[in-house]
Amino acid sequence: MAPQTRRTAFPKVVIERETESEQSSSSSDEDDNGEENDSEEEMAEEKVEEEDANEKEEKNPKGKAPIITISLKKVCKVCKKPGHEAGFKGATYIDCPMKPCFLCKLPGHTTMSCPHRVAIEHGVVPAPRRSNHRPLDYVFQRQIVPKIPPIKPSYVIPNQVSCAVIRYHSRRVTCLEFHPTKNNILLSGDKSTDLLTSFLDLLQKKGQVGIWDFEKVHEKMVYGNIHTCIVNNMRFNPVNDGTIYAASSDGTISCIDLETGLSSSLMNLNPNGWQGPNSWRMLYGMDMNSEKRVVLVADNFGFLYIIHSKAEDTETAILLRVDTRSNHKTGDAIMIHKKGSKVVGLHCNPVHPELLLSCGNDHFARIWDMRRLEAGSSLHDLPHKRVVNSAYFSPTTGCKILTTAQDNRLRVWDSIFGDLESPSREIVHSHDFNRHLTPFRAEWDPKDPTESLAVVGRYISENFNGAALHPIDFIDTSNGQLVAEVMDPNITTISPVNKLHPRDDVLASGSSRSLFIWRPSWNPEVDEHKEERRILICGNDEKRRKKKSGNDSDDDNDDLDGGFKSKGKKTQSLKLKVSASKSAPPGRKLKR
DNA sequence: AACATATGTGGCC
DNA sequence: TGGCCACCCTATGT
Repeated sequence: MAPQTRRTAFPKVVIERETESEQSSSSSDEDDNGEENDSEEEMAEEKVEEEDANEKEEKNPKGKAPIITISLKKVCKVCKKPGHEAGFKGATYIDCPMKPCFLCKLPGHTTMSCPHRVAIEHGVVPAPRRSNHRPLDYVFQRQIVPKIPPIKPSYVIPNQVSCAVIRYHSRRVTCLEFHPTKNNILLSGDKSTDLLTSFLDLLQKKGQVGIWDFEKVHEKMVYGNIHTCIVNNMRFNPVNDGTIYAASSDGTISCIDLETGLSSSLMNLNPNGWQGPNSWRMLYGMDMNSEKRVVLVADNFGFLYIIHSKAEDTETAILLRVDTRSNHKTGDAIMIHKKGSKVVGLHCNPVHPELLLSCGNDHFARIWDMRRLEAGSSLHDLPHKRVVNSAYFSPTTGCKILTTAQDNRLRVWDSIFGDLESPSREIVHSHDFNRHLTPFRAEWDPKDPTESLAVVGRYISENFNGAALHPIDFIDTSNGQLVAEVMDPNITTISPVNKLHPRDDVLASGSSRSLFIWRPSWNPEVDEHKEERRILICGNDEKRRKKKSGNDSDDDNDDLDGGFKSKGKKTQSLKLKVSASKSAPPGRKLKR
């Protein structure tokens, strides 16, 4: 296209096109030089980019027409270079070819052509075959391996949204926890704000705790005044399941009565309030060790705190209460990760109460002996290439370890009594860090007797019948196979937080502000009680919906349920995708 | 529909 | 150590 000219009263407009050679008119774009623009020309659409008109106008002497250059060159929004574009083409995301693969982080290819791309058996780096004959390996092979069922049962995948609370939390969900005895109760924590830039923030922003009976969708409660900051972790009190402990970035552990919402502070690491970001302590990883009657919690400076129970506490009272005299003392803290680095996860071994697993931003997961907890005394250090988001012992035997790291790899160690030099497997999986998302954490299925199945949300989307959906992946950690990827066309958001029910075939997932409960689609219980499947929209949207349609029935459930299903047939046809070979057909339910 | 914006943090120098 | 900055698949509100 030739440059278009107007009368002198108007700026001169120059339109730059991809096909044109270097333009003389553009004086300011250093970044727009035509080095690479001859590489790919097949793109159909072109981006329009406007130059800074004001600048041009100022430069031009009065009377002469200013020049506005409109560049129609394709510019990649990722690398800012012309010649190609990254971004969504329909529901498929096109990687920037100048960057390493978004999935496996290796250069030379893009996500679309990545050999690890959620293909069966891809992504797995098997452990090198070892020929050591250490006694523990021998014991492991003789005593533990024979107890593992040789034939893997079919997994039951909760793959259909059974009910949901939409816009339940005011900000993104950070953690989920099922009630230890009441099957229908789900707890959720959220963030209101992470960064404290002033004390005012501290006063205004709240971390919330939600309690939801997902069999009775309306029975829900959000307590908003417990924490002044993001709730990072929650655990039920092992001797009184009417109370929970929550660790927060406000530096406190609260003990919350679920009935009343009243809370008391177990520990406060910021007793003097906001003194600036360098001294503000935040609590992330937390776990209970009921055998030793302690709460373990770790902060953003690499330190572990152990809160002992008082001997005189009875079982009916709050079991674990910090001694106020020892409270606030950093002398009680044990440095378990690199000084100044965040400890993001703690997990007590379910079988061996003396074993503790920690993970943090120093790229390590570490195994500790509770009887000898001091800086540098870890039993094992498990190195990772990047930050470790989570590390969990396997739920039944406590023998395996599963970690999620920010290098887009899940790592599995098959036996903590075996060789821990290198992970038994590395599974490439998309769960990148993003500042707007709660970090992804792969979690074991507590019901899998083989301790193989894990659930983890996926970052990169899948083009599923034209919709870009972010599935929740079920991965067989024994071989890296993708057992199932579940998604719903109505859920277009990423679900970084997922929890499998300890007893039922139920998956809870948290995506931004909403919670979803998934059940197996073929489960007769669900199918027989279809009327119980409910989607509840909370907050503003509920009001907005009511405003919109004046003839709404009083029954919120019907209305909202209908609203969710309004995409009708699409929902049916898109319902979800489960790898056919592995999904459990009716009647082949795994016996547990 | 097109935007503005919130505001974390790992990595690197 | 501190400071700077990129950050690619956000989500929401206006």
